Parts: sequence; structure tokens; C-alpha cells
Amino acid sequence: MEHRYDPQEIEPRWQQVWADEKTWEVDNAVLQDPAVDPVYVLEMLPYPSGEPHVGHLKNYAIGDAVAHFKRRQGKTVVHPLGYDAFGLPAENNAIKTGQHPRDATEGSIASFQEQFRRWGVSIDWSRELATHRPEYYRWTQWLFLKFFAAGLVERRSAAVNWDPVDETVLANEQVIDGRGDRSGALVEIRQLDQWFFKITDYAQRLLDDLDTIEWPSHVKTMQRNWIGRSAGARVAFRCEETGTDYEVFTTRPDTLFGATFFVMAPEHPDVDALVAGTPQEAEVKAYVQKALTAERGERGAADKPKTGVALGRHVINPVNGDRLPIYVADYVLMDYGTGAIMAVPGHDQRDFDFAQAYGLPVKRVIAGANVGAPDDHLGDEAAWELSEQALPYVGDGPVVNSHPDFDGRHNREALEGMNAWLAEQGKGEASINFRLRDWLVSRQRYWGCPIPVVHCPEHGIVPVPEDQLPVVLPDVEDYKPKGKSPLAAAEEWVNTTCPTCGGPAKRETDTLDTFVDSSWYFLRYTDALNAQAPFDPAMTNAWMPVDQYIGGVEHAILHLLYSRFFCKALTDMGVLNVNEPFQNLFTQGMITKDGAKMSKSKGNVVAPRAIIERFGVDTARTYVCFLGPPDQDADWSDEGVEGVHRFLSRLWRLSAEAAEHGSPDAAVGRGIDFEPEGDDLELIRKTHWAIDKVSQDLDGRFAFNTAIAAVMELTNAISSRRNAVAGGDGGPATVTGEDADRAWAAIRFAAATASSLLQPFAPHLSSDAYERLTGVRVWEQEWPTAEQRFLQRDEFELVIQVQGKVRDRVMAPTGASKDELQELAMGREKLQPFLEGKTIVKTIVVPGKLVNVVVR
RNA sequence: GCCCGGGUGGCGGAACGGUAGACGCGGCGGACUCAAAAUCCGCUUCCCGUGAGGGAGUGAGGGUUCGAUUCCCUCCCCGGGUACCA
Repeated sequence: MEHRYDPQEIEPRWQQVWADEKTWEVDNAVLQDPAVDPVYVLEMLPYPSGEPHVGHLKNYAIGDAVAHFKRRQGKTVVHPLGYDAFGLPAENNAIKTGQHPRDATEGSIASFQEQFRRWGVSIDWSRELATHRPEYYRWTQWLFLKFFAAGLVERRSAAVNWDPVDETVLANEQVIDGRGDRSGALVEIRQLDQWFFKITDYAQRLLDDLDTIEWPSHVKTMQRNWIGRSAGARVAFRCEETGTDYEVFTTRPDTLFGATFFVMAPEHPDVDALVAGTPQEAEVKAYVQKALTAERGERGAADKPKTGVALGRHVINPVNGDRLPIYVADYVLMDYGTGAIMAVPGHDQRDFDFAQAYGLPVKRVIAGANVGAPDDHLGDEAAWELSEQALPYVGDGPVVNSHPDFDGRHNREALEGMNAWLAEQGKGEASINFRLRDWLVSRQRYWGCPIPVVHCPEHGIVPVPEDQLPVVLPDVEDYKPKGKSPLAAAEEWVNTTCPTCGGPAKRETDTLDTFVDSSWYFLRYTDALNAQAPFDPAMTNAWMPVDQYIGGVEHAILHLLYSRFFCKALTDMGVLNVNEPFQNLFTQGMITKDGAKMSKSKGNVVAPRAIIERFGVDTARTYVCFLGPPDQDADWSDEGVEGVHRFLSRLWRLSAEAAEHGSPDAAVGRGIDFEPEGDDLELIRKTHWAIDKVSQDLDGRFAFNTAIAAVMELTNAISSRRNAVAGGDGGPATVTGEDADRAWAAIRFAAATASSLLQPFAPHLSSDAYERLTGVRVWEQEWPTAEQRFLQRDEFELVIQVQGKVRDRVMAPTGASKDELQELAMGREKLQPFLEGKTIVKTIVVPGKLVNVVVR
């Protein structure tokens, strides 16, 4: 009989079964059973735009493989999906075409849904959400109010990143190389009133708790660098002329005695006052003006020549009384430390560059490296050789020209004593500084979650009462931003009453950064239909943390950091009990085409829809998992897809044919009822080997490519046995009669197992082939277990080496002792030419592996 | 500059410190066919050799080891993150 693998028939048929029976839905009542410990598998919230691309395909192929594998191990798996639906692309489209962002977004969601269903991903659709719908964003607003009440929201004037093309403010995180991450425009600095979440309050905990989660180490490193904790000291320098103290932060208090000037950032609030009425005033103001309006990208470059202007004022170095001139210079940043620094040109490259440009003195306070002195001589003065290394010298060495308490000691050691000494003298104190900034969440855009506050002339900022939520995003005529949110034009909506006094008031017209929407969606899934609360602590306790989170490394910093912050803050407020949201993180690699990132402009986009129409989704899913290690980037190859499709076709055909040589029986999936011999035994062994290999590869290793390769090997073995019994290789069948019956039984078991092992990747093919062979549903079967007795062999190939080079191989009994193996090896004729005239120095024997003879 | 990854056949990639190149692609040869497609079988790291076989080989150079793709040091190249962060 003719067997043809027809995914276009098979796949929709099984998808219909899963949809009809709601196979992947999990009821909250089940999850509240204390005996159930749900496994929460989650892919990062997709932004719906057009159609899903191959990156999504890979994301869900990986996630679904994990979900299926866990289910087959008897776990209750929860696997929801939703849409990150607010955001700029839909709004930019609206500006261009006039189409309401809601319509465009809903259209994209419909297209995503259609594709995701066609992909056969095992999603619990009953929990689907979209962040732009009022039933979702009312809770985003509710959470905003909680943060507000907890003092974690602040509105303040800030120098912000202004994107002149999108006409909106950007978070630091959205500025890449001085350019807006979406528009690509050079970002300008402007002073505006903005809303912030005080994520910096959590800097230390966000850093510390990285140690409690299982994430790729490079992602943790990126977060650590972003948080940027520096230990140092704060030291106050008093202005000689005005008597004002100016604190600086330094990580190098050991170089305090080497300060020769003092620098303030152009944004420093006291700069104007310090020069008011002085001859320097005009020049300083001109410089500051220029620095503040300079585009961020220009200012940020480290290799840019240093510029600045002297204020004509001075500070006194508290540790030695030195009188230091104050400069304003744009290489000092206002938003790190205190916005003012002590400059130590002898031991800091930047200060040195500035000193050179302006003819300022350079003072050595650290001698050169301790040439000839080993590290364990730290503090042993006699060991120092005070080499005079060229300045600036940023390395370590003995302290010189400073203070009798420190001179001669190693600077790293002096550093420790310095903080205590400063505190003792009342001149400074130890201090920790973070690079992390507060999270700027307001956007002057339309398509986002309205910020639920009202501005009252009497009462200032008044939060909208909970029972008036959601503050519904109104429709507007014109989406184009004009320096303020398009919402400002919705007069009927903007003009409201103050919740406190009932008097006329105006609504806040900024909307929230979409990262706020996606910082808590994983909590909403636990109770997606709850109309009384964003989530139920009983459910978040049952689900959280996410056991396996899967997404692109591009979210390594922002989304993951914000979500962690949200959980910690909400836990502190008592509305949640989740310290870390994502226990295990897997970051998938990108799929490229012809070695380059896929993009419309390059014309190298691979559309999942086209692949699926041609080969079916099982091929597409299996292929993206087979391409290479899933955490690495991989290049798409059309020939490679065909190869995987050939493999799936082959397995399906073999299964269909084998099914006809017996009747469907669940027992077929479990083994055979006779003691196999010869080639049958080899096939059974290969089957158990594959079970063992695939199980190990899937168990937390994400070694999907080698798991699939193992099933390919098994399929090749099945095919070869099938040819022997059916004569498919051109010749006649070589196995007949009862031998053939046994061979077919072995083949049926092997084929059922191959299908079963492939189920996490190709669930439709697997379900179909497995049912033909066994009459039962593969997804309801336990994951197979390898039998030890088929994994062990009584013989192995002994490798015989001389000087570590392979010279011979021979079969040897598995249990042979070292002596027996050595004797066997030494007796081999092939070895003799390599031993002749040599003395055997020693022999290494690794039982079960090899013998290595070392000669001289 | 600093911090991470990564360099293995023609290509994607496999290899608890123990047979380098599993599996797939591509290529070559064969079977089936009037023919082609599909399918099936075999070969396929490079060099020397008709052959048996020998030699070289995991970015480069050192080291540790009986034995290194794997561990250590120095360097080169590619990718990512970050960058006047005091």
C-alpha cells in the first residue's frame, strides 16, 4: 500500500482534537490543589505586528518542546500566551495612514492567533491577554497607583533624552549609541517634568538576588554591569569663596592627595550662582549652554578632546588644604555620583587629558608598579622598588606624597584604611554608588496606558480612585505628537473633576512606557479573567515563579530587570509573594539568513507561513530545533529544511507501514513480548539507546539538535531493518516467516518509540504515527524509560594506543580486568612495529575504553 | 578600552581529559525507471600510496598530562554587551 506523509491533512486534524477537547487548558481549581506543583513554561510576550516571524517560531518551538516534555513526565504544565499590544509601531502607522492603532493592533493579533494555532503550540488559550485592552490595563493602572501609594513613583523635572523624530522622551535604556532605539535619530537633552519609578531603591537587591536564579551567566553579567555598583567614598570639598560644601564620589580615595583641580558637570545647579557677577560669567554660561544643547551622541564619546572653562572659584582639598581651581567641563556627568569630581590627573586618564589641555599641574601619589616585589609582600616596605612609571598611572603601587599614615603602603591596602580615616577626621565617608538610574516611565504618546492621575489646581497631583479605573484611553483625531501627548487634544477627556475636591481639574496626558505593561503580565496569566483584582495571591503562589522563561537575549537588561523590580516592590507592598519572577531563563539565538539578520530591506526574510504551507509545521519546528544549539545564532538553510522534512516523511512512512503488520495496541509502545536476538536485538538496543540519549538531552540541557539527531539515527536503523524484512533496498526480503513477524514487532516498537521521542518537536506527526501503531494518544503517554539491560553490551571496542596514538582496535569483553585488557593489547600483532627496540615505560588502562602503551 | 560569547571537513554542527568530525546539508557513485522525480543503498577531513597502510589535522604559539577540540598562559580573528560611570 502506498504511504504518503501529508502534513496538510495530519496537522489540522490533530489541532482540531486539541481545540475541541481543550487539551492544554488547565483549570484554576486543579492548580489550587496543594498536591499539584504546576510547571510554568513561558515565552516572552510577543509584540503583534504583521505576522509572526521565524524568531517567534523558534521561541515557541523551544517552549513547546519543554512544555510537552514536562507534561510527559507527569507534570501539570501551564503554558499561556498573550500580546504586548501597546507601542509605537501601531501609532506611527496611525500617523501615516490614519488607521486607529487599536484596529491595526487587533488585526495583527488576529493574524498572530491564526498562525500560532496553525503552529499547533500547546497553549492554554483560555488565559490569552492583550495589554491594550481595558480589562488588562485597568490593572496596570491599579498597580501604578499601588506604586504611587508606596512612594515608588515620582514626578520630577529631569534632564531627559528627547527623540526629535518620534517627539518623545526615551528611557536611558532606549538610547543606543546616542540614538533613539526606534527612530535612530540623535537624541537631545531636555529638561521636562517626567514620571519615574524608583527602581534605584532596589539596586542592591536586584544585584544580590541574581545569585538566587538560574540564568545564563552572561545575562547576569549584563545586569550586574547595568546596575553598576561601585564602592568608594564621598568627600566634601568646601568652596573657598562661598563656603559651600561640594561632595564628590570617588572609587579612588587613595588618590585624594593627588587632586589638582575640581570639575563640575555643566548641568550642576550651582554653576550659575558660582559665576554670577564675575568676569567669567559670560564665558561659562556660553559653555554650559553649548554643552546642554549638544547632542548626546557627540558628548558621550570618550575620545573626544576634553573641553571646559574655569569658574574663577576654588575649593579646598580637605585632606591636605590644597587650593584647587573649579572648572566646568562636559566630561563630568550630572547623573552619576554628585555631578562634581575631584580631578587626579596623575592617576586618571580623563583628568590627565584635561590637565594637558589646560596646563594644569599633575601630581604623583602612587609610585609605579612594585617591580620585583611579589604580591605577597604587600605592605612590606623593604620590598618596594619605587619605579617611576609614566603618568598618568592607573595601576596599583605604593602610596607616595600623601600622608605619613599612608605613604609607603600599597594603595589597595591604604584604600581600606582611608575610608575609616576620612570618617574619623569628619572629612568623608564610605559610600556605594550605582550606575542604575530611576526608570523613566512617562511617554508623550497616544498608544499606551493612560497614567491614572489628575492635576488639580488646589490639590496638585491626585491619583484616580481605584473604583474609577480604568481611565479609558479616548479616541483622538490626530495621532501626531507635537511635543506633548496627542491626548492633550482630547479636551472632553482631559477636562475632568478633582477626585478630592470635585473642582475642575485636568487629566495627566502622558502614557506609560510599554515596559510597564509587560512587567507584570506573567502574573495576570495566573488568574487572567479575574475582574476584582489583577491576580489572586493564592494563584500567584501556586504558579510563580516561572519555571522556564524563554526569549531573546535582547531583553537581557530592560524587560527582565523591570519585571524583577516589579515583583520585589509588589512583594514589599504585601500584594504578592514573589521575590524573583523567572527562576530559569533560556535565551535563544537569532536565526539569520545568508549570514545576516533578516530584514525586509535586505530581502532575506524567511516567512514561517510559506515554510509551513510547503512542508507543514512539524518540519518547521523540528528544523529550527535541529539547526544547532538553540542558544546560539544559526543560519537558515532551505536545503536543511528539506533534509528534516525527508526525515519526518521517512519516520511517518515507516510507522504507517509497520502499523499494517500488526494491530494497534498500547503495548506496542512499551516493548516486545519475546527475547530479541541478532538484528532484532540490535534494533531494540538502538531504541533504548535513543530513549536514553533524548531524555538526557531534553532534561534541562536544551540539547535539542543532538536529541533530534538521535531519533534520526534510530529512524535509519528502523529503515534498515525494514528493508531486510520487506526487501525495500532493491533486493528480495532476506527475513521471512516467523522471523519476519518478530522483526516487524521490533520495528513497530522502535517506530512507536521514535514517534514518542519526537513528540516535543513534531507533535502532529507523532500523534498520528503513534496512534496508528498503538491506538492511543501519545501526549497522554508517559515519557519512555530506557531499560538498562539493553543499554549494556557484553563486548566493547578496545582502543589500543602507543604514545597516545591509536594503533589498533579489538573487541573485548565488557567486564574484563585491567590486566586482561593489557594482556590482550600487548598480544596484538599490529602493535609490534611500534614497540620494537623500545622500552615500555608504563601502560595506562582505562577499563571499557582503551589501553595506552608508553615507550621510550 | 573593559566585560561576555565563539573560531572544528565544502557547509550547519557532534565529541564525561580517552577512537575528532555523530546527525543533517551538499557532492560523487550505484539500484529502481523507457526516462525523470520520489525512494533506497554505498562513499565523502586533507596529503602521500594502485593497495595494505602511513602522515597531518579542531584560529596561532607555548604549557600541564601517558593522552588536550576539552584544562592553564600569551596572542590573532569574528559576534554581542557596555563605555568620559570618577
